[in-house]
Amino acid sequence: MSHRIYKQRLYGQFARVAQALASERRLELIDLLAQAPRHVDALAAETEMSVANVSQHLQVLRAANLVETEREGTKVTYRLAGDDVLKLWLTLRLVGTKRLPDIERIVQQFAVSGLEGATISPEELATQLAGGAVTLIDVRPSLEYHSGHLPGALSVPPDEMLQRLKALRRDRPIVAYCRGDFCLFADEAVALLRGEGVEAYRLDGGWPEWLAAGRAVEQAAAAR
Amino acid sequence: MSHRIYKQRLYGQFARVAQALASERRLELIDLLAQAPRHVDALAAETEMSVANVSQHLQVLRAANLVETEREGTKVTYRLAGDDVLKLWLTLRLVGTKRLPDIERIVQQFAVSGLEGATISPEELATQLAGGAVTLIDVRPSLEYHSGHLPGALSVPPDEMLQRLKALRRDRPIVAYCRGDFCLFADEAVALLRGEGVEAYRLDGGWPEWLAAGRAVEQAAAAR
DNA sequence: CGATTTGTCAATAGATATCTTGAATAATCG
DNA sequence: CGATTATTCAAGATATCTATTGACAAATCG
Repeated sequence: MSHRIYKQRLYGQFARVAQALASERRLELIDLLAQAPRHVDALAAETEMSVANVSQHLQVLRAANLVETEREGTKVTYRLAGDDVLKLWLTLRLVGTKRLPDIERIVQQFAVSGLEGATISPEELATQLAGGAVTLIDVRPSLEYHSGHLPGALSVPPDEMLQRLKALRRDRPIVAYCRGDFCLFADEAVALLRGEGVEAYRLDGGWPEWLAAGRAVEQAAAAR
Repeated sequence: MSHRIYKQRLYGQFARVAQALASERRLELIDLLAQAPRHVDALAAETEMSVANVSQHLQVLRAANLVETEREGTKVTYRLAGDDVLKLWLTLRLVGTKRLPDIERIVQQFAVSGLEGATISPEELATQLAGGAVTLIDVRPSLEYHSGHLPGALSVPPDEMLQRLKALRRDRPIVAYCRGDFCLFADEAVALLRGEGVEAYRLDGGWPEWLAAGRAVEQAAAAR
């Protein structure tokens, strides 16, 4: 029956995409690439994997056309192939969060405490930004900030967080954001600021969620 | 470094979801369950797999909480765990369609020809339905129709398509829908009707897409 | 050009995943 | 209660996936 063959082939193709995602390591790579394009060695350093291993995982992702490459001299930059890939990753995360109770448990275990109610929604932030009544800080490594950030955000990289936070004006609320729902950088910044009596909030979500929602950004000119 | 452990555990959990999807066979099961809940033996019959094999794949999906079960006497009904799972499957399909050229090729190869421009968008159909000016037919197996269908749709199961199409009133346009973007049933119905000079269209998408968009439906009372 | 940096490739061992087979269980029915 | 139906479980052969290692290739730089 030709219907069977048709379906088999189709599902086989869709399975290729799912298989590319079906690895802890590759999901970590995707999550990093969702923040900014990177070189292979940077990915290896961040994930504490060997360069060869990272390269192989990237080949798998590339075989499914989920990432793209570009050579610059001896270096190769990898980036997500498109918004659709980002959305797939966010959707996968959403399903995991909803379906796997272990995830909530892990988050609880590592969460920064005392931040209940200290979040602000993207909608709210967007209106606040329009009014210019808040200081917005991007608490991600500066490579990611320079690749793209929310409009008007100041860079406060995690490794210099203490000094940079001191230099901020504190006469108006500060909103921090980072890599997204499961990233702790913004929580840490908000906890530090609140500890010093500053009115501080963390953005619900982070850069990838903001980007996927199609909101305005300041972005470095991307190749392609 | 505790950040590493945190991330490792999180990505490990998300990978569980992706791994559950990473099989041609399981995707076919999910696609069937997206149409209607079913018993194990029905899934085995439709997919031409052994019951034992289907059961094992379903265990994998259940371990990731992507499907739920309910026992009714000697039979066990499997259903998708929620809308989020349906959306994940649709998003995965979207990425595949966009990223893997093979998919387009397969579709071309099996497509019913001569249907260019014979589609109608969900928005358009919704307004047409409000006006009551079209006949809407559900070209899926009757089990799926009875589990849930678009408001006002008539059932035209594929195995009785010829007779049932004859019995339709032909003084107004007929819109057919089926299992979704990659399903051919609606195309076949539209081709047959057009061949007889009837004004017929296929809905862009199908039952799962309509459902995921949150549009109105007529649905059998679901357990849970 | 030879040395260096960066990334890929190939081979391998170990771990997982898949499908088949046949047995085991759970609920029903006569 | 024994027989039947529907599903799950367990074992095993085969295939696939993963991480490591060391070799190779591509571009740059002195």
